[in-house]
Formats: sequence, structure tokens, C-alpha cells
Amino acid sequence: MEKSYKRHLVTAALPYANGAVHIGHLAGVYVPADIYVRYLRMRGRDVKFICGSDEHGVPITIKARQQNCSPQEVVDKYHLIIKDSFERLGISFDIYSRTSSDIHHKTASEFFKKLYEDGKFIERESEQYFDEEANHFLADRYITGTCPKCGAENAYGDQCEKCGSTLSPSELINPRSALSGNTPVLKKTSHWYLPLDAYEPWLREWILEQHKEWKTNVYGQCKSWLDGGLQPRAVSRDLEWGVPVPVEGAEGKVLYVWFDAPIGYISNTIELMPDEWEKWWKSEDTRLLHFIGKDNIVFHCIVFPAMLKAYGDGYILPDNVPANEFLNLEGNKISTSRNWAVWLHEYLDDFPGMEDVLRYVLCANAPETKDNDFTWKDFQTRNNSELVAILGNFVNRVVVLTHKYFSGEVPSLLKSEQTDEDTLAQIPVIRKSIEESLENFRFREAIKETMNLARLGNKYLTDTEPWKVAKTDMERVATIMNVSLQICANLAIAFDPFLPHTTQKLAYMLNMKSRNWDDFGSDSILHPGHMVNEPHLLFDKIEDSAIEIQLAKLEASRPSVPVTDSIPEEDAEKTELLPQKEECTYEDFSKMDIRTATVLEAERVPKTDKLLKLTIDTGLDTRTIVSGIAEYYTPEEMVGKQICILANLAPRKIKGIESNGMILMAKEESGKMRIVTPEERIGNGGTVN
RNA sequence: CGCGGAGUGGAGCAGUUGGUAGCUCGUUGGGCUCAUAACCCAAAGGUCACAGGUUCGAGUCCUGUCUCCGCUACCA
Repeated sequence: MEKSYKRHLVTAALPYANGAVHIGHLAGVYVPADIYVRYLRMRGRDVKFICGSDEHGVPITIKARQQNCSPQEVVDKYHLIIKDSFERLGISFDIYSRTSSDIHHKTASEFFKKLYEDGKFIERESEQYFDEEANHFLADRYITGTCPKCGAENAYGDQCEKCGSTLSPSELINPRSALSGNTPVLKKTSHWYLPLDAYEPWLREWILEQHKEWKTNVYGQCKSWLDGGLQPRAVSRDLEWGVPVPVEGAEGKVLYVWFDAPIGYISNTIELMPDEWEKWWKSEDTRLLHFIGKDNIVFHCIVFPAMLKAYGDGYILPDNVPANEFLNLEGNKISTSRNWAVWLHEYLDDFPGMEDVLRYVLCANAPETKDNDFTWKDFQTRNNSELVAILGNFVNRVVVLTHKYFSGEVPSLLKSEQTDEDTLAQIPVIRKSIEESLENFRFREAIKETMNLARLGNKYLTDTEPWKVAKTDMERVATIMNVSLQICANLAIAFDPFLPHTTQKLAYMLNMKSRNWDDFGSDSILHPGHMVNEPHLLFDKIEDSAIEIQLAKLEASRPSVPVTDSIPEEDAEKTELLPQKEECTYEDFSKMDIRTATVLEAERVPKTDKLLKLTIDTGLDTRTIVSGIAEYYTPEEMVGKQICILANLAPRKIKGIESNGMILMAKEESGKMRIVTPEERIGNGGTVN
């Protein structure tokens, strides 16, 4: 089915320009996409690889406020970091542009305008919070107030971080504007919506019937959305950062990022090929592929296709959307705000010349079917016992022997044996298998299969033992080295999509002028008489010390104090305190068994931001309490502290751990929390009343 | 809560339409010494999350339960 395509247009998810790129992004999207694109190019396909920064949206404006600069300055900074680090890793975009470019504004604006004029949107009026002092509508994230579900004071308009429930701004008690601290007022505003429900039958047919070959996670997610019924989705927002809505009377409104971002694929293509971009987006013989992470499935499979369909005018739809799952880091979720990540630009600085090691590890352990874990130990092992020991070592053995016995000249086949033929015959088989894996987006399998080629080489050398035969039969040695060199040359081709820096070094070592995928499988790439260059190691071992440095770096950001990557806190005096609660009787109070206790052990609960698991001595017993204080106290700080607990609180399972009681905390309106502790240390189990 | 994905030897992963459970790393033993103590061979190690069911036969199909991740801020 793939053969009928004349062009391949490959997009990779647009990185959001409020932070750098980390290994999760790479493993999920950019490394597989780049491998695929490099493979297509080697096969002589006409391919364009499109990406760019996504630079609009509320989080960027928040970041700008935090750093006291303009949104443009924020995106300028990260756009450069991202673009530069991609280049250094060898991600071979044909263009890496940005959504704040003129051409994108123009394209997105035009796109909206056409849909607007064609009557594809519905307009709806709604009431939203407005800050009169700042003269501004407030995004959900800009509103804080008391959570109606759990009573936490600093819940956001879209979610309470304390109890995790999803909220809408109007549910908040005592809403406040994060801009001025004032109480916002409800004001009418109108927005445009894309009626996704209208496209449901068509999407159903297109995805569920015509694309059963999509990955199960992608197909399943789409099916679930379609079965749940689609709703109209707002395409505009009240915000000043973004692409202005190109309609009379829509001042102060911009396109909602999810609408604006995917159009970035189109505008970046236009920027790359102003004259012939339409051929790439509007001919049936172009194959469109979106490489994304699992969180983006709906946008690329449902929303963006619906937009393109609504626009019409021959726009093609994605033929496949290979979405990956997520990569964890040392057992924990990667988190930008908690700085729990390995940042690409830092990696490149810390491990110069080792771009391909990261590419290899991330591909070999890519989260293709489920979330995977990246550990530095595994990184080291894969480098030392696979890249160094199998691939690097094999090439080194061959080139060293060639220089030793034949002064660097490729010898002739003088005396062949069955093993030679058997070995060489396997190369085309491996090629076939690599191709099949790549074409089905199974990159992990593909890179393993490629490594098997190096394994084949090592086995061949060990079996034929040229260093022994050299004592008696140089003609046989000549043949063995010829065969071995052919394997090396094949490796220089086979690994090219995966490890481009390495294959370039290898090609230089073998003195290969050109590498062509069509030669892959051939037993005569290097001709007798051809001179190879001096041996150089392709990979270096990674010592424990280098790994320890990385682990220490991570550890430093581990417990840490919370990173308020959100709204800046107001001055404490400025905010009012919570009103007194409803009266209660002494009986009510006496039901509570409050006691002193001492913390014996403390550790973080894996995969959570806020939880600590505490083992405490209550005087009565030793018990476990899980408490959401990791943002305020590190485990080390807690050990040995005397605290007060509510001892007879009903046990509750939190993250699978049974928690028996609750630690008393004093909380300031600003959100700061400290534990309540007796003025002087007293015995454990003392009751508080 | 609901929906989607996942739960396989010490670790990380494959298992395409149901028919003797594979791979890489690690471990143990042996071989080799050209090579970055690298390479090659062999062995040990799994009640395929748990409980039922369909079937001559299930990791693979059905039902239920548990756990993790996503859909829900940052974010792939």
C-alpha cells in the first residue's frame, strides 16, 4: 500500500517553547521520527521532515510574568535552546520553525477566516471571569480560590492540586484573580466553536473502518472518544498572546493553541517550500505521518483531521499517527516543573561526542507499547556492553587485523568456504527484517536486528580465527578479512538511520565515499585493493564516575522545595484569611484523638509529587502515615521530628499504602505549610486537648 | 467514577491469526586472545498480575479483581 505514494510528509510534535527538550520527548517522538525519515531518504524517497516550536498559549504568558519579561522573550529563549539541541543530536528536520513567525500568523489566520466565512463554526456566548482592574478576561489557570470539594485554598480554576479534582472556575469559592488579587466578576464573552460532533460519523468511518492498522493505543483512544460522543470545542480564547482572531469585533481574542499549533505543520511547510507546499498537503499521493506522544492522540487523530476536513480544498489526512507512550526516569515520571528530567542540551554538554549513544539507548528502550523507564545504569550498560563491546569492538577488530596483515588494503577472495557464504547470506535476511520493522514503526526491534549484524560479524571472526590461520594460510586469511570488511561496510549503511554520527566515522574509517541503502546486503561493497584508513574507536566506555555525576545531579532536584511553576504568590498580608468555621461542641472535639508522636523513618512515595511515607512512634504503637508534605519537607528533615497527629482517623489507602492517621499542619493563606509541634519535646503518646 | 493502554525469568523488553514461552543485559561454567578484560559457546533462572470461564489445547479469547500510565496544570 505504501508503494503508491510519491512523497512522504513527516511531522514531529511541536515542542512547547516554555522549556527545553528532555529525553522523554526524544524517545517518544523525535528519535523515532528522525530514524524513519533518514531511512526514507536513504531509500531514495521524496521526504520532508517538518517541526517547529509551539509558542502560544497561557503557560507561556504565566512563565513570562514569573520571569518578568515578555512572552516573546520567553519563546525566543527556548526556541533557540530547542532548535540548537535538536541540531546537535542530529535530528534532521528539513525545517524547524516557530508559530510566532509571520508566516504562521498569516496561515493560521487565513485558515480560521475561511472556516469562519464558510460557516463551519458556531458562536456561543458564555460568562467568564473578568478582572476589572487589569481589564482582562482570566484564563482558568489565572483564577484561584477555595476548592469546593476539599476546602483547599489555593485551587486553580481548572483543577485543585490538593485533591486532584477537575474544576471549572465558577465552582471555586471566593475566586480571586491572580493578576491583581481582586475578586473577578462574571462578564459575557463570545467564542467560536468547532462542532466536532458534526464530523463524528465521518471520523468513525475514516478511523474505525479504514485505519484498523493504527497502533492499538492510538486506535483504542480514538474509539473511546468517538464512542463517548464528541462535543463542540472552543477555538478562541480571551488572551492577548497568540494569533488574533481575524474577525471584526474580536479584539482581545486569539486562536486557542490547540487550533493554532497543528496549523504550524502547514505554515512551516509553506515557509520551507513557498511555491510547492500545496503538492505536499493537497495531493493524494503524499503520505502524511504524525509522530507524537500519547497525550496528543486526540488532537492529531480527531481534532486536526476534522479541521482539515472542514477546510476542504483537497487537504490530505494522516495515513498513520505512530504515537508512543511515555518514558519515566529512574522510576519516576518525568516532570518539567519538578526538574525531574534529563535535558537534551545538558546531556550534549556533559557527554560531548556521544550523541549516538543517547539515540541508541532511547531507541532500544523506546516506550512503543507501554511506558518504559530510563535509568543511567541501563544507559551505561547499553553503551559498554552493546555499543562498545559488540559494534565498536567488531569494527575495531576487523580494521586492526586488516592493517596488521594487509597494510590496510582490502584483500581478495582467494579461498572461500561454506561459512563465508552462510554468513554473507544472512545479511540480506537481516536487511529485510530491518525494513519490515521500520515500515511498521517498530524501531526497537529494528535497532536490535541491526545490532545482530555486528553480532554476526563477531561470531564469524571467532569461528574462523584468522589470527591462528595467519600462521599457516594467508590466502584463507585474505578471504576472511574480505568478508569481515564487507560486514563492516554493511554496518555503515544499516546503522545510518539510527546512529548517523557513528556511521559517518565508520565510513571514513573504511574510506567509503558513498553509502546507499541499495547496497545493503551486498557481499562486495569494498573491492579488493581498496585502502581503508587507520582504526579509531567508535565508542568509549562510560565509567561509573560519569554515571554517578548524573545521578547526583538528579538527586539534587529530588525532594526539593516545590517549584512553583505556577502563579506567583501574593503577599501574605494582602490576602484575607479564611472565615471561622461553623461552631462545634466539645463532644465533637473530644472525638478526635490527637497525640504527640515522633517520626522514625521517612521516604518519598514513588511516582507522586507530594507524598511522604512516614513511620512514626505514637507511644502506643509504631504505624505508617502517608502525608502530602513532600513539597514542604524533605524526608531527611522529617526524621526525628516530634509532631502531633490525629490518631483515630479512619485508615485510608493512599497510593496503595495504608495510612493510619493524619499529621497536623498549620497552613498560611499563601499556601505555606509547617508542622505543628509541642513547644518542648514531650513523651510520645501525650494527648492534646 | 468513566474511557484507552499496560502488568511475561534478577533488570529491560518480544510474543503478529490460540498449539511445546523468546530476545538483550546481568549471573554461573567453559573456550579464545585479533580486539576498548572486549569476543564466542553452554547452563541456571518464568505457576506469562490475581481469580474464574470457553477450548482437545490460552501469555494469546471471555468475565471479574488488583496495580501503574494517559485522557486532567507543567508535558511526549
